[in-house]
Amino acid sequence: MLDVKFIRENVEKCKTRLALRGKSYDEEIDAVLALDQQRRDIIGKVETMKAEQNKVSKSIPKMKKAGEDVTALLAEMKELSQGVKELDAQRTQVEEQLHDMLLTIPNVPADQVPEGADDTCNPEVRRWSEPRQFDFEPKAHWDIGKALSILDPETAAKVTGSRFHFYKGMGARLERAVINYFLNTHTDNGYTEILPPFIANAASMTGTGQLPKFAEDMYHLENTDQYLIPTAEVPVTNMYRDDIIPADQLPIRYAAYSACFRGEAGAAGRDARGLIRQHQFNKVELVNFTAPEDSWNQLENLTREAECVLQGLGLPYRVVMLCTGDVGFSSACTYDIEVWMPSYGRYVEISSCSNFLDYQARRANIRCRNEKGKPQYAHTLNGSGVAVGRTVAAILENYQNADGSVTIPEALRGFMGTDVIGK
RNA sequence: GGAGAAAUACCCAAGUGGUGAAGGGGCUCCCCUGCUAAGGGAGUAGGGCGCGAAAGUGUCGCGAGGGUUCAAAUCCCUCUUUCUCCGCCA
Repeated sequence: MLDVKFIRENVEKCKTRLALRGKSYDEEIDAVLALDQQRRDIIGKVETMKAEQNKVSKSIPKMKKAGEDVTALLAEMKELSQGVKELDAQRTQVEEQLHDMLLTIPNVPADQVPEGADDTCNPEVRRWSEPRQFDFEPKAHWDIGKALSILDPETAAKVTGSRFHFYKGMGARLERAVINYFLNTHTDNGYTEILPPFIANAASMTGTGQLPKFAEDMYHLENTDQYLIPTAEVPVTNMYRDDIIPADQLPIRYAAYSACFRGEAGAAGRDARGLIRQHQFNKVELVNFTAPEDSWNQLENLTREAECVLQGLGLPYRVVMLCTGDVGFSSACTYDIEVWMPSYGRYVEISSCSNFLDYQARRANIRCRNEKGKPQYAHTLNGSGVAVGRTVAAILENYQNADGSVTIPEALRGFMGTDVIGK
């Protein structure tokens, strides 16, 4: 969430930049300012009363010992105590309202984020390699998967429901090979591997921004305050919730494999076939914790490191910067990496690399220390490194052969034990 | 899942309603001792929030959240985590 002090000191900037997300937040900002003023007024009053209370409380045992009559004083104190209680209750209420209001306000897009209404306005930053020219009619990965008997959505529909897959034989192995290749590459680049829980509680979901606004996208476990994670970002970022990270540990760079679970509410009909949009998918996520002054630099590193695994697999991609209308709720700035998908005839998102600045850190209370040893909010970043199912789809499509077989990218052959998937 | 016990600072730990939350270890600094060991002395509760230009000052912090009381580490309730035992399980 945003810092109330920052909002107070940058009212106009907050309003104008937030409005570029496609919806005005003027009302929310004004409500925050009013609640903040109320809160500070109450605190001023109640703390003066508490100081009086403390002073008198200390003198009561002395007076008793001296044999003085304290009944009148006690009655007076009872009244004071009542007043304190009322103001404390008011304060709690105002602070809750303020907090809830702040949680509904998204991050302010960073200055370099271009204005734009939606994803058609995202400027391309760079491109790597060229889409392959096929001398035959290329098939979509769902057709390849079916022909090779390595992907089976029909059985998954019976066993579970729509938007699930069984992977079989070399298909399952390919998914596993990609996970291993990603993790090995990132750990070689200095990341620490994490295997997190795939379930997280409501406090964690709130810390990273999934709650309260996006509850309908998640799988809630009945009769608990726990949810299936939509990304490893949630458990990994929350590892440091309510912590102060020692300065010499920064930057912390974690690479975490997890299954991800998403309700995909509102996605009916989109990407209905294949591996692109599933309720459960695998992803390797990169999560960075940095000192505030280092986060922009780390965003560039993080993006390059995510790109690096696509280069290793020889998959053509491009990088775009999300415009103000498309950048995610908690993010100040996001690069999307899009891989070439022949069946779509265009680039398809396979990774999203974001700098949240202190937005998540404030929500989750993640701090570090500055040079003077004073605690301050850390900056958090994360990026897919990268989505595994979409990578498998891209490999099947980009590496398919005229005879229906699929060549295995060189980087995966050690994991696959073969250089081709055929019939 | 059931029963019991516990949670106080970097660590150990005292504290069953009342003026600044004991004590010890460790750590830092100083003294003494040609080095070392031993000894002596001093310091060692962080963090949030409010007011203030600042110095400062107030307030809240004894696992978390409520409650009782003029006053709570202490009494009551709920929750979390850890340990022991039992059950179940990979």
